[in-house]
Amino acid sequence: MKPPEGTVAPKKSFFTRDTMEVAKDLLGHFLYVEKEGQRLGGRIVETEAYLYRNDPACHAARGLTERNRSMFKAGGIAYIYFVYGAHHCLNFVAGPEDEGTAVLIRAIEPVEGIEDMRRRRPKAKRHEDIANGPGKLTIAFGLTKEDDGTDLLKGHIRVFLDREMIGKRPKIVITTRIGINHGADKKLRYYIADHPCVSRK
DNA sequence: GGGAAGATGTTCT
DNA sequence: GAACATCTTCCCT
Repeated sequence: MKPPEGTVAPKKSFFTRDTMEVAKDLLGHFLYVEKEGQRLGGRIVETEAYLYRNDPACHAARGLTERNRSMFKAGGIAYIYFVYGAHHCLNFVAGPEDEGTAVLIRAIEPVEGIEDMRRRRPKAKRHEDIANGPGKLTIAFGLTKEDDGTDLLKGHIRVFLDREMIGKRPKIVITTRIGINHGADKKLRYYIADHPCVSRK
């Protein structure tokens, strides 16, 4: 996939850094998915960090299992899992190999292939409701656990950096994570201040 | 506009 | 058998 105009592809070293830094640095940049010749794209506006140490909410906290296998690979691949019998969630694995740490992508502002996303998300009345939640965005982008383990530098799921945003982060709000019971006091959720596509204030 | 609860199936104890 | 990184609907204010 060629980077869209005005963007550049990050190197692998972008993902193998500290998870919290990756989670913050992703804000304002783009997620692209190419399937069946269709290209879908959106700006990442909300993320959460799941750490490899002292974080009971992280799927990797209890060791390697069949489901979380991808998390233990080196940063730069997708970890996609199924929850609540109904939804998939997209993560980017971060850090070096065997740490089991990742960034959950919680919300996106659609920018390309919007009609295609709307077809999959008929319930979304407003533009900002198309992908303003982790389950919603995987529906909009057509991602399932079949896509788990995809290489973010070579595969059909990509990250592209907005040239104008490199080195200057947007204004970021930091809060506790959403929808978890263990480790709920940790402030590891990040979103772009005042952005309409954020899942919750 | 917001809280409560049901749906759903996979994973792990 | 319980828990679960959620979404939607329904009912209340």
